[in-house]
Amino acid sequence: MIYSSELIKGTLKTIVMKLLEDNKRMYGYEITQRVKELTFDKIQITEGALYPTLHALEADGLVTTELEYNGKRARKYYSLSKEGKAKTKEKVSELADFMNTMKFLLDIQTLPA
Amino acid sequence: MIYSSELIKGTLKTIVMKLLEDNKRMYGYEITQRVKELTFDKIQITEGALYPTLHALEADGLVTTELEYNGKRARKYYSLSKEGKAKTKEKVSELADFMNTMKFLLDIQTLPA
DNA sequence: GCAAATACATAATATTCTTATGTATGTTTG
DNA sequence: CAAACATACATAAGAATATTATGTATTTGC
Repeated sequence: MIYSSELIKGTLKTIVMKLLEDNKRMYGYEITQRVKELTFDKIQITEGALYPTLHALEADGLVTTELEYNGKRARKYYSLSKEGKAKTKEKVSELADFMNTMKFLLDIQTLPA
Repeated sequence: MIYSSELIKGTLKTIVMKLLEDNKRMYGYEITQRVKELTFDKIQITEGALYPTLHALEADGLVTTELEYNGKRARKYYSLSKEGKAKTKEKVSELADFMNTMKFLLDIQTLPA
């Protein structure tokens, strides 16, 4: 089962930022694979969604980038800026709050923490 | 605090359907007020978002409508069709699953059920 | 050596929301 | 009693963000 794409909308940026918070630095393709792995294939981030998102984070000064070569193969590593770290905490906290509200609204049982 | 609008994206349809499941029939304006009330003003559905959503549900055969007059004031009541009821269960269940995945992915603590 | 995986990127399109606008009725309050 | 506010519907222009398709190039596995 893969979640219908509309559910991902609005959470992609937060997912990416949280991964960067946990892993210090990651490159794009790595992010898609990590999310796939961590969600048992239920969330599959497409490249057409990810790269524009990463570029937007960079344009907003929330991440910095370093281009590195592994042989001839280029990898663009992303790291949270100071501002990005603060923003990540905000975003994750807002999402947690939102999820509690949705639980209440939809009378949903989630797994215990 | 009002949630940044991007969070609502993708969940609006499910929220509306769940409310209709719980309340048998509701009209548009009532839905906006009920959501506002149930979420302590944190989620405010705009009319520009709600009405197109309701029309889409109707076009998909998931709801039926009845136009009623309260004096000269028209109200359009929405009810889930049989197909809509089944779809609502699917949607709510998928969202619950998604929220568990997000909890895990973001290492979020939600309130106990 | 060919297919699949890795790794980046962008463009056209679709979806779905915000913001703005429009119409009209009913209620409250100074 | 007029004005402001609330109720109630609706649509259109624009913004944001995803999908799908496409492109380029390198590396790995069989």
